Amino acid sequence: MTESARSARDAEAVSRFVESFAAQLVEAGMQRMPARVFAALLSSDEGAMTSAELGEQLRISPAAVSGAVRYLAQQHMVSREREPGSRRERYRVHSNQWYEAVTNREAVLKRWEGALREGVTSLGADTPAGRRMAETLAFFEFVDGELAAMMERWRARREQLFGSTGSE
Amino acid sequence: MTESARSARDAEAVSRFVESFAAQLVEAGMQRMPARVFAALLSSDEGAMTSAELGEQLRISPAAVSGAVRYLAQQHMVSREREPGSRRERYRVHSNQWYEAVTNREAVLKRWEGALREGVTSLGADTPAGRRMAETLAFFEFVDGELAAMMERWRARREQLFGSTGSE
DNA sequence: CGCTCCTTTCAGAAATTTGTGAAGTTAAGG
DNA sequence: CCTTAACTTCACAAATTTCTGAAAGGAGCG
Repeated sequence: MTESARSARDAEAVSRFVESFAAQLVEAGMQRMPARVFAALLSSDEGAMTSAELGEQLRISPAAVSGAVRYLAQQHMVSREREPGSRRERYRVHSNQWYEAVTNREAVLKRWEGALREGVTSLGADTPAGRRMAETLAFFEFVDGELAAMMERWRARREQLFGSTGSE
Repeated sequence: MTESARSARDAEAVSRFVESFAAQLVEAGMQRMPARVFAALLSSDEGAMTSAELGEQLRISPAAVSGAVRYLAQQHMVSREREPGSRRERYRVHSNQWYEAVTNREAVLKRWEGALREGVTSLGADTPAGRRMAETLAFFEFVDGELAAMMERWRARREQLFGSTGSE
């Protein structure tokens, strides 16, 4: 193994990981470009890349990067940084922040709950269908509360495992 | 309100619920037809419908019903029943079983964990990127265990709220 | 101010996904 | 066995989504 092969990141190994992890995310329902961009950021040593770097690694246009990053930022999975004294932007995964975002399906759950509540009243709370929906609703309300508690426990465990870096 | 309007299920109210709940599921990443079929089953008094009933309510072809049901069955969100002495099939939501299936992302999590594990070794456990992935991996392993415990607590709570029907 | 570098927006081409009709398959019931 | 009722598969048309190149926008720097 040559000096450069030891010190440089093996671009091909990185790319293999990026594409295979992205494929898993896609299979779980994520759009392709956001998934690839996210995987690339996750596997970068900095945890951050510029638009140009992303475009080069993934072989996609600046427009595609822009769209993917907008989506990821809306989901709070990455944040945007401005390099001081430059119009270049960097996109960053905050290593703990991102799965907090993934886990925080609060908005989704609330909408489901809303639809179910309407279903219960419009079909009648005393009908079999109404009762089934009421039970489903109770389940989601339960999950709501449990998720928050679970993330609290994770933070404690994380500190125990890796030591706290607070905001990293 | 006429007699028939009081006793018959209000087809339009049912349809409104079905389409709005399905829309939420679609927004969360589910395919359209499976989402609509699932919502229709959920809002039926029996908790079960035949292929023909589904086709009529949703205005879709038998082929579309077939595809949607196959998907839902694979996900263990519905089960198929054979009406004795008939070649007609009924598709049923087991009201507690289905969200156990939704919550059971074990297969998905395991695949994510596999990809991450490979990433850690191929990028090097001693690199910043490797450490980030190792932490993410630890998070998913943690979630794995938590979900099982959460569902256990739900079963207890469910019984407390609704009384046990065992297998319904 | 104006130049230049970077990002975003937009219209359209290309690829993918979706749902249908029609043919094919299976099994109940005479 | 043969008929017939039901579900499934398949090829294709339509609709939708995705990604790009090109043009527009905006922020730093001289």
